[in-house]
Amino acid sequence: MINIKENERLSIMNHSCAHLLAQAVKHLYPHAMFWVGPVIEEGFYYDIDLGDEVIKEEDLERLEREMKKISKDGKRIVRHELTKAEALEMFKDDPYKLDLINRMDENENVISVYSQGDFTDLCRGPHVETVKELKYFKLIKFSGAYWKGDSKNKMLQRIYGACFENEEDLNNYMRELEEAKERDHRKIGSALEIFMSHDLVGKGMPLWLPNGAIIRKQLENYIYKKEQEMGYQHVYTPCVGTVDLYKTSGHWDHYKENMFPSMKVDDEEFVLRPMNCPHHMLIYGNKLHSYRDLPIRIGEFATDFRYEASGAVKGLERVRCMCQNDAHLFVTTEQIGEEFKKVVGLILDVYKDFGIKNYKFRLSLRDPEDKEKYFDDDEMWNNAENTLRAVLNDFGCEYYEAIGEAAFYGPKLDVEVKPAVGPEVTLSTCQLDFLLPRRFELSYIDSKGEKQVPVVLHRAIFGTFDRFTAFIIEETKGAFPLWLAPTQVNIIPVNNEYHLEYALKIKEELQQQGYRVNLDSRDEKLSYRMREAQLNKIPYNLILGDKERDNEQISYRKFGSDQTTTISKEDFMELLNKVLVNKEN
RNA sequence: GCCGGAAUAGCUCAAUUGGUAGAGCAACUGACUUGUAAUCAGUAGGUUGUGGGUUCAAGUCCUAUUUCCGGCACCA
Repeated sequence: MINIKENERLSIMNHSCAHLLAQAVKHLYPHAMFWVGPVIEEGFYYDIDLGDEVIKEEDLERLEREMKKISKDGKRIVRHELTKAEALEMFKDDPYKLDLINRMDENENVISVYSQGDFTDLCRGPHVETVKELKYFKLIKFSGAYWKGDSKNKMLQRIYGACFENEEDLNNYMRELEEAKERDHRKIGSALEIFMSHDLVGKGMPLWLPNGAIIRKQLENYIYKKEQEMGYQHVYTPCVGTVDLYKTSGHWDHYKENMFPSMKVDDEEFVLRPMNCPHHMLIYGNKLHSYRDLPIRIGEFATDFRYEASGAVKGLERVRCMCQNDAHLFVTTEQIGEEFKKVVGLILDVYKDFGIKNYKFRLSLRDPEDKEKYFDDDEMWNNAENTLRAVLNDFGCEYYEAIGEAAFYGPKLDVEVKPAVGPEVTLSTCQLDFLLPRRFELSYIDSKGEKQVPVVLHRAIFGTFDRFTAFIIEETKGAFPLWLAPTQVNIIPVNNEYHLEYALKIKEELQQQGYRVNLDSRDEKLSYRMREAQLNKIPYNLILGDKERDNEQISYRKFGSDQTTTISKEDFMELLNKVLVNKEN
């Protein structure tokens, strides 16, 4: 999908289109006041204060018609430059523009406004020459949006749109939006019976159906093996803990709003755990450790509960009950770099196996000015942040730094991906933690026989199995590679009377090899059964008739191909095994 | 949580200004015995998300609530 913001010409057009929208809004809502109208990857938006009025679906069409009218009229877009004082005077009745002007850098001695016909807006520009150039645009959606992105502020009306150079580009863009909806894991997840939800269970609590459970089990087996090879020790711990446990960890103070309310049982108070760190800290503290033991890596596929905001919940991507691919790595300060490197290496390795290419590394650092949010130890922060940078540079990973996005206990690396619909989400994460080991009074004995506090790396490669599955569904559009596919092989005997016996034999042999096989011996036409298998995106379909039975052969059709290949049974088994171990489709 | 929208058969959707809830697919039964994306016929399937209200009459109007959808805010 095209990134409008990164295209200079389209950026200018889309920003000008935002002004065109604002002008149309002003015509239809004379009392409207405007905040900002930036260009984004998907086009543009404008945040507007309409007083008590709200935008409705039909208003988009009215606005679009008005925009077309203004465009046709073809006024020039003219730039004027003002001093700050002049600008303050010009917009003296507009609190939003005054806010913008007052926040402008004192050194910025020229303030520009752009006029087109009866409409003038504060703006840096640049813009297109005349509104006539804006012909191929579409208003796409609308919503409320907090002023300055702060939920304590008033909610403004936001209108999204996109503008292109010609009709074809616009149509392509609209088609891509439709196609993205088809890729949505919620749609595919339901169609392929991967997961469901039910009002009686509750929101954000998906139920994994048999097909989904197979995929998840494959993911578990896969990452378990990787982690074991890297020296992880896996544990099982309860989904509940006492409130005191979370008071000890500090989560009760910092994370309570995101937890389900506590429950009293006898004289104790319990919570559903939102994360597993406290439990793993206790496991580490269960015995005395030597520096020779470190790093100690404790892993768990752990179910957690978070009271996510009701508006945030989404399919398998954002849930209230999730299973983390979690691990806590206990290291010495000197080992941070080495261990972090292993985590990044694992992430890269896993993404390669899944063919994931579109992702971004985000290095979240502290804001050194913010002494309140971040615990105060400049040296530790600086060392840690430089270590993380160095590792990423060693790998040659591209990454961007997000100042002030670190957790209060340490810097972190996140891997972000873009779902079919909606904003980017974090998949993998690796977070440094200097604080938690202290709170649990954890230690190891160093070479001089003295007690030292270990550093903890929290890391989750898949993030959660839930979100990772959602992402894989969208990446593959439900056509999973063989090793993940819920049903790997579908067998269609041409005729039940003559070919069922052979089909059963093949089914049994495949099952003995460990394959997940479906035999479709329904009394339906072959084409009917083939159609259904294609809709279910089953990787391999076997057609077994006279020819195959008489020669101990297999005719197979691979998903995504309309070719049928006939080979010996043994060759097919070999082929299948090769595809499986190479994690191919 | 906030702003908007939606909820009708397992699924996708119909139902004039309030006036007897329908269709296709799926399911089931039977016939057909099938060579690569839909064989034919029949049967069954619903207190229109839930609770109140208005009305002679509510899928349709009002109200509360739940869930879902698009964003915002928050986040794995």
